[in-house]
Amino acid sequence: MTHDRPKTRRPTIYDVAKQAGVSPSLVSLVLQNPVRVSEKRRDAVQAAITELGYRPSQAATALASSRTKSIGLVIDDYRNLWFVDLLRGMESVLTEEGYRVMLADSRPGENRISEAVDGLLAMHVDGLVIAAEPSASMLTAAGVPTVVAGWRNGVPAGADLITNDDDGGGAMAAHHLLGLGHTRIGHLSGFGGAAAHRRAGFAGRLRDAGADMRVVGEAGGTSEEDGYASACWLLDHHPDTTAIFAANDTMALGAFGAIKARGLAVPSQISVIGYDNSTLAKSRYLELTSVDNRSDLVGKEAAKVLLARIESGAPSSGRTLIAPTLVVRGTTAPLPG
Amino acid sequence: MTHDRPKTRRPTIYDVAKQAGVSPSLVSLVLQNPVRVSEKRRDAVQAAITELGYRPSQAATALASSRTKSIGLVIDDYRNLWFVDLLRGMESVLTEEGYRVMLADSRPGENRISEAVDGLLAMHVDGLVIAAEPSASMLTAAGVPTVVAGWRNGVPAGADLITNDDDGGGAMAAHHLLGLGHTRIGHLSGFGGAAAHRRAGFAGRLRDAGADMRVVGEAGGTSEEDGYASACWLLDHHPDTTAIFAANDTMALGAFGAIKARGLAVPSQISVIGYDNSTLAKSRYLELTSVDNRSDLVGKEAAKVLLARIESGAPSSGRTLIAPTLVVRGTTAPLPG
DNA sequence: GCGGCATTTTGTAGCGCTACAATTTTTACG
DNA sequence: CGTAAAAATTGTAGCGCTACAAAATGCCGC
Repeated sequence: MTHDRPKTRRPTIYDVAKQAGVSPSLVSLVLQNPVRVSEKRRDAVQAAITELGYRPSQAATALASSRTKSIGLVIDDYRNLWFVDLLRGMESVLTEEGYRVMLADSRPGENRISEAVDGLLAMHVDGLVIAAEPSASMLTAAGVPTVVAGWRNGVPAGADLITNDDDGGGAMAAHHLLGLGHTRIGHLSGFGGAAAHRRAGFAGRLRDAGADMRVVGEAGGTSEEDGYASACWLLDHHPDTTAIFAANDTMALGAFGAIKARGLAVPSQISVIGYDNSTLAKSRYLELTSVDNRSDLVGKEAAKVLLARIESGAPSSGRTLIAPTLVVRGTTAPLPG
Repeated sequence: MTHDRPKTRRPTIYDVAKQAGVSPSLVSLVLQNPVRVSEKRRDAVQAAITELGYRPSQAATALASSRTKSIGLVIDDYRNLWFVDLLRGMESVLTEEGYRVMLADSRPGENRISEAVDGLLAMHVDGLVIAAEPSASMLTAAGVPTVVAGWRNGVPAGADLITNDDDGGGAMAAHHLLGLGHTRIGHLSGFGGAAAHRRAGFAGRLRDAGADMRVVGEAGGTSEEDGYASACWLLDHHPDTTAIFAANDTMALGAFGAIKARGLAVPSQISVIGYDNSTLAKSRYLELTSVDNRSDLVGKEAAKVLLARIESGAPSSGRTLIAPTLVVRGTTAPLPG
């Protein structure tokens, strides 16, 4: 109306200022800290913003303030659904403070973690949560506060560690099965830090109780297929097994396949317990007893630590373990006979 | 070495230029179009970049060039794994052209799509793929080229539509079951565009064949729980049903729960077919026959269309349907008796 | 060796925003 | 009503990069 600004250009802070009859600085101030502006001007600016459909340019803000109010989250694979709880936990803390989360996956198997981190750093994220196995090349945390979530190996120097207590979860599973009277117990494990801790916690408790434990697939993958293969081996070589602890729910699903193929009944003949308390475990069809690693709490804690380090330069807090909980459903039962 | 630059600051293009003995403009040129720079300078610049650990500032680049070489992808819920294939399909096309994908979910149930879009637009994405039910408020595509993927209702004006041929997929499922001799067939449906098209395609084919179709849950959700409830109703009110088509694999899992509870056997007494060909369908335990909607192809196509519109200002291409395929596994069998 | 042309390199002027000091307005109170 | 202090507002100078015109250099044949 005032003049012929090309229609395609998005409105800038100057357009808003002109419209509201104030200086650009004032508009900026309204955007950042409305309380410090008199009500009269604040309303005028807000009105101009809505009328023009103004949207601040993230790029310009980032450049000028060297803060983006965003946290980068690196996950290993979108298909590993545990990150969803982690993300929700983070967001529950971050949105209140006006932060947003930027997600990047590290292309499973391609070791592209550093690439994902690079991308996020290029976007000027204020902090980083790494929820994937840190690569050897990341010896030192990049220039921003960093938290490693859910993994314990290769934590870069200067990074905090907040992770599920996988030892404790393994011990819980063992405790549960022992309490039901099982003594010949199989464990479907896999390669990687989390699996190793679950295995260790599980084994420790069984050893203390003098139970007979058979571990399979310590060096293998953790997919449904791997669970199936490991369970087949287990059931064929130790047919007297009465309970199976799978390192995750997906592997437990694989175990069900092997059990079904052998005509065994769950839980009357064999008990199964998984890990992750995924939607799979919650389904009516499986009703899988599972350990819930409370990734939501890991996310919350990670966000809190990060915010503290970003906003007040708090020092690294070291390592924090989040206690898991056991969710008992229909796939575990007292020892038959 | 040359002077006392604070250690905390990340190196800029000026630092690189000084180090390499060239002008900042030349460094910028190397970054964008190395071919136009003489080999001598190019090598010098590259050396300086690696030595200083220089990483371009996305914010500054975006601001100065008003391009970010990034595409925003809005999904409805990270737990709906179909987006993973979509994403991979997009990336397979985009990475070659140097584009990256930024993901945002629209907080299921909260109708926060516009919020997600706002966030991405603030980041100056060059294009947008919306893989969620567009809200009514998004009548017109935002300032950037937009593609709606996988939904057919409420496509904003000016946006392209690239979607799975859900009608065709439904018809495929019907064709498969009819071919096996089934005539009393249940369908677990749900609210939403995709489910409606699967239902329509399925119903059309059954009607043509004169088969008896029972639809449940047209207005309900599409979770495992919903599938369970709908299947329960179906089996209790139409006990003569010999085949079930679920609108997605998760609902099929729910159906398994209901079938199991009633002591029926799959596939000898009742056939089940799902949709999505998810990891669930592929598992050994379920071996679920399922329609694969080829979301990877949708992603590829969406990326191509977007690139064409971004790079050469090509006009909107309208709508494109991607043909699904049927994957037959162990849960469908000829009509018993 | 030199004009004429193509190729390579560089200076200048922003992109849209914020930080911060400087300025103006308001408020408090003798 | 005056004046100091507090509160509100504004101007200036970048943030790190790119676009583009202008300048410098290289190359060619004669």
